[in-house]
Amino acid sequence: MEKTTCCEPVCCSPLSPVDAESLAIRLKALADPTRLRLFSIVASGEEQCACDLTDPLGVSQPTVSHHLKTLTEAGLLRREQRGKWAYFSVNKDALAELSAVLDPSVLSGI
Amino acid sequence: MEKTTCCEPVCCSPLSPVDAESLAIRLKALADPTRLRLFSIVASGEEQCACDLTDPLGVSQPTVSHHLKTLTEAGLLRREQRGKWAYFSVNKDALAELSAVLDPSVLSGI
DNA sequence: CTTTCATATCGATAACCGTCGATACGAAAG
DNA sequence: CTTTCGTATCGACGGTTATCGATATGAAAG
Repeated sequence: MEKTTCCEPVCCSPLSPVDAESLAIRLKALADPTRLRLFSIVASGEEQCACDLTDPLGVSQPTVSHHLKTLTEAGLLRREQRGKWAYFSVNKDALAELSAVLDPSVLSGI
Repeated sequence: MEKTTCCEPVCCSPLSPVDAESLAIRLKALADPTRLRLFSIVASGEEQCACDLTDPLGVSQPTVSHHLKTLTEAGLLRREQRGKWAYFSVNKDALAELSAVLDPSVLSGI
């Protein structure tokens, strides 16, 4: 049976080195100002073409492509190719999982 | 009136460069395997003495001290000195804020 | 005062990362 | 086939960072 989350909430018990490594990869993917803006732009719409993401960010096309790859490999974005265009959308499950892992409401006294 | 969160959820609207920068600082503080394990150890107890954190992590004392400083400066940990010992505890509000910013449940269709 | 011990800081090193221009790839259009 | 255009990859450069040993700081103990 599949696990529905990557690991226990960070508040419950010490993370194993393996869980910490995989969680860090996903957090690292978001822990950059340019990638955060890129991600939030994609998340704000239904689906975004890569061609529309260079201008609002003010970085070069290779840089956008690089960041999109990082976010996609971390599982936070989904990529779909249509013709010569690449469309990206948010993987809500992965984001919800990340949010849940950080949720401190499981701690006593909150 | 004070804002209760640093910024809008990443799913709602494009982050401003300033908001992205400040959010990235806090995410970056957690986006390291060693710091994640360190943080989860502190979060698992009521309060942790720095002297008890070196052994379970398997890194040197200066490295632990460095990571504790990073997490504290990001607002995720609180530090209290008692005698020659330093005690650390989780700032639940900061963690809850981080969790809320990533929460995708505001998106339609979830 | 001197010693001991917990913690922080310093300086160095190696690895990692964000960014770019140049270029390759691949699909549609002419 | 050739051109055009969107995207990905490459190679390089500069800045950041995780880690360590050595050392400084500062507080309690002797």
